[in-house]
Amino acid sequence: MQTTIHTTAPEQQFATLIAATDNVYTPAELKQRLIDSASANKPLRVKLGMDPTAPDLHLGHAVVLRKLRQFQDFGHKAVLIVGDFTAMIGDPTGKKKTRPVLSSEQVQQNAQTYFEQAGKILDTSPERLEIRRNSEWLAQMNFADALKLAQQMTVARMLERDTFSERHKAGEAIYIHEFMYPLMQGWDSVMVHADVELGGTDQTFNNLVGRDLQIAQGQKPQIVMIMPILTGTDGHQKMSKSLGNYVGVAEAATEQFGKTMSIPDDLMPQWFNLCTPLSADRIHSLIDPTQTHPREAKEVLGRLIVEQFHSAPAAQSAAEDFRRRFAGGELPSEIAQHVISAALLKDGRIGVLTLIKEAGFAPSTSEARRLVEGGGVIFAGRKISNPKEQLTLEGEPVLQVGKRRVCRVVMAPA
RNA sequence: GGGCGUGUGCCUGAGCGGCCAAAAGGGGCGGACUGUAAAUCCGCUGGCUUAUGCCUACGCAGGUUCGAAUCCUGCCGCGCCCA
Repeated sequence: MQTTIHTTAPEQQFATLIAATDNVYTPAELKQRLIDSASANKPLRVKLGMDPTAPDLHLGHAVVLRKLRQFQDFGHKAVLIVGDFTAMIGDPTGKKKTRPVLSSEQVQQNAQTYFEQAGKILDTSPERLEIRRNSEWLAQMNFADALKLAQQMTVARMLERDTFSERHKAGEAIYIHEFMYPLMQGWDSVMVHADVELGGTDQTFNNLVGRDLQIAQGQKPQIVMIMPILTGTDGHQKMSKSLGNYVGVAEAATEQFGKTMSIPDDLMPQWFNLCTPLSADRIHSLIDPTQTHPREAKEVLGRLIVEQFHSAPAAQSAAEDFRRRFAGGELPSEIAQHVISAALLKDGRIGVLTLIKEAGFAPSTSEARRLVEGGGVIFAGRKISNPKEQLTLEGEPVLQVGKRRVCRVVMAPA
């Protein structure tokens, strides 16, 4: 069904779409393209590439996906590119290690996970979402085709790119095939006839190459919209899975809320801007400490985030749970159970260290020992400070390790 | 292809042939204080059911030594210079 209705005026679309972007090449083109789209009643094709090596999405990915969703809501079409072919090379951006080649099944599986999670944000109806794999066209190309593509680019131009120039200056190795990456990604834009491409700041160069290639092919150059990089929960580095400073879109509500509450206050303006739909005015009053206590503001932030991936009631109860737990010092309302096999007991008792390790709260006995010695372990309401202590498991006692790790210990009948 | 240099724990970065599980900083974890914020302070930061014990670790493989992260040889990776 091709009934795409632009009920929103192009000017209004433009105002919404341009908000919270880092850069747009160029705003004037975007505006014109929106006008043209409306008058021709032809939705724009908005491209976003996905890397099938990292399927777990977090708030950082959500920033770009939310922008894509805005386009969809105005009637435009999202075109997701699964970079199954490019994944074999790996984006040179900041990566040191070469990536392992993924099997086709692996790509399929990762893409599946990605779509499940992205579906929390995107409109997944077929008329609003198109999914393509870039092996579809890239795998067909022969060496001559590749050379032809390479002729579109100069070394000087390539070295303009930050990551390349930095590495070049620093005397690090740059492999020739890495130069092909932006070209391949740009070629994707040609093949799907993208009107707009979205990306994070690290994608600026790649996406701009797409423009050049499209021009060379006689297409209208895509508008490149660059979204800011979201800072992670540590408040310093960009959010990423490998740095462990992320809030995952598939995580439990209480986790998402708790992690949000732990971010530095300074980070709130950015998160409000990039992760919530609030207006600039509203945000302003929330982050002004004379108007709103920072903790209150952060709670609003946390709830707005949780709502997007779960529900308003879930957000509500996550917030309440959090208050009870950390302001009130109570145990969480729901405690995961951990079943201990009776075989681990000796004379009806089990060593603290073993228990901590069994519960998955420490990767090794030594680590468990450190936690006990550091005073971070509470069992059945009593602090355990002797690593040799033997515990009995009567009445399903609660084990707490640090502030966040809690479980109820249940004994399985032998 | 040749010459020189370099390779240490999560990261940066010290390291005299024994006192090195390896300085220091960062990060991380735990504790105090709090708002699971910031700042500050304290402790921990390879593994092993704590053991003046054992095992694994200083790119890889050998060698010299009573003893090597430290010396030698070869290999591998990276860099620079020359061709």
